Parts: sequence; structure tokens; C-alpha cells
Amino acid sequence: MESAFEIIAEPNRRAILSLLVSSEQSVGEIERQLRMAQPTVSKHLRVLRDAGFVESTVDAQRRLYRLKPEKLQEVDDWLAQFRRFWSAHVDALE
Amino acid sequence: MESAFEIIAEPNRRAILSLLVSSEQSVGEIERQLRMAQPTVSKHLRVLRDAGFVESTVDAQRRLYRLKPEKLQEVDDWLAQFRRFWSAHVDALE
DNA sequence: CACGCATATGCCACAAGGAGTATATAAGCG
DNA sequence: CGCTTATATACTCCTTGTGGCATATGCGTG
Repeated sequence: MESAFEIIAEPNRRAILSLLVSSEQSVGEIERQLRMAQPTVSKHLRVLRDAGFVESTVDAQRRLYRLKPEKLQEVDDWLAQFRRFWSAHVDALE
Repeated sequence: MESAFEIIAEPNRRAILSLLVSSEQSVGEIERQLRMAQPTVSKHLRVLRDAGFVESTVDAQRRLYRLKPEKLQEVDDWLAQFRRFWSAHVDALE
């Protein structure tokens, strides 16, 4: 599970990342909003943190997780090579 | 392997997609350029075709595969929600 | 310091995907 | 028509990821 692509292949992880767009969240908040079991949330957050997609800070017993955009940008960069295709496709339709 | 994200999680498949950016290619051409075993190429192409990432036409015994951008655009669309983050990050650095 | 809440980790079982090898299908060509 | 080239599929093995459950750790509070 080295690559950024493998990380975001998992639907629950994508859901977590989307949640974190609005603001940082604690594990419990993620758990409730996504209705996932707590260990599942923690495990996915671990994966996301190790891969550099999120970072966390301590707030008493809570850990607050927030987005780190670099890795997503990596995905975005890979997609760049294909961008001309969808403009080309639109052109073809016209 | 339903989602577009799972499809592009596989490195060989990403390599194939990148190859097809330049022009359509036959199975054999892909095989040689990426140094993959022929059945491996065929299997990945099957997955890519079923998922809507590529399409093929027949040229005698050859099958020519070419890119279909829609699914990649799907990924791009999902990434959109994060875009404001990397501009924000740049701003923060300044 | 005992208890409770929040989070992390360990272990197990299950499922799914990928590679390798062999084989099938299909088209062109002598 | 038999042979060769090009591609697809079947089967098996192996690895890896994920979830569930139980348990550990850590901090705060009475």
C-alpha cells in the first residue's frame, strides 16, 4: 500500500478525506458521521497518516485529524497527462 | 473492482493508460514497451475495458486499444473538492 | 487512585486480486 | 488445410487488505 492511488482506492478512506475538507475532526466525530466502527476508523486514519494524507494533533483524549493536500496533489499531477483528452472530447462533440 | 479508483490503483494499469496517451496501441506493442507478459496485458486491458477506461477496435488479428477519458474525468471530479487546499497551502507559505 | 471516555492495536478469518502457466480462439498465409 | 502470429481465457497459487472482536493505552475527573 505504498502509492497514493492505493490509499484512495478504499471507499471509507475517500469518505474520511471528504469529511475532512470542511474542517478537522476527531475520531469519534468521523465514527458517528460515517457510521463506521471505531477500530475501523482508527485503522484507516493510521493508513492515511502513514501515507501522508492527514496529520493529527492531540486535544486531551481526542485526536484531531486534518487534511494534508500534498498526496492528493500527486494524484492530480498524474491526471494532468489526460486532461487534454477531455477537452479534445468536448471539441469532437462540437 | 467496481470503482474507478480501484482500477487505477494498479500500477501496470496506470502504465498502460499512460502509454495510450500518445496513441492507440495493440496488445503486443503494450507488451513490449512495458515488458509485461502477454496474458497480464490482456487481463489488465479486459479490466480497463470493462470499467470503461479504454475501448478497442479490431485490426486483423490485432486489437487496437485507445483511451476513453470519461472515467478518468470521474476521478478528476472527485479531486475537485480538494483543489482549494493546495492553493490555500501555497497562500499559507507566502 | 479508581473509573470512564477516547483512541489505538493485536489477532483472526475471509475475500479478492494478480501473476504464471497452459490452453483456447481466431485470423492470415503459404 | 496446416502453420504461425495475435490475443483471450481458465485454473491455481500466493499475497495482501479489510472487518470484527477483544484488549491495551492514555488522559481526565471525582
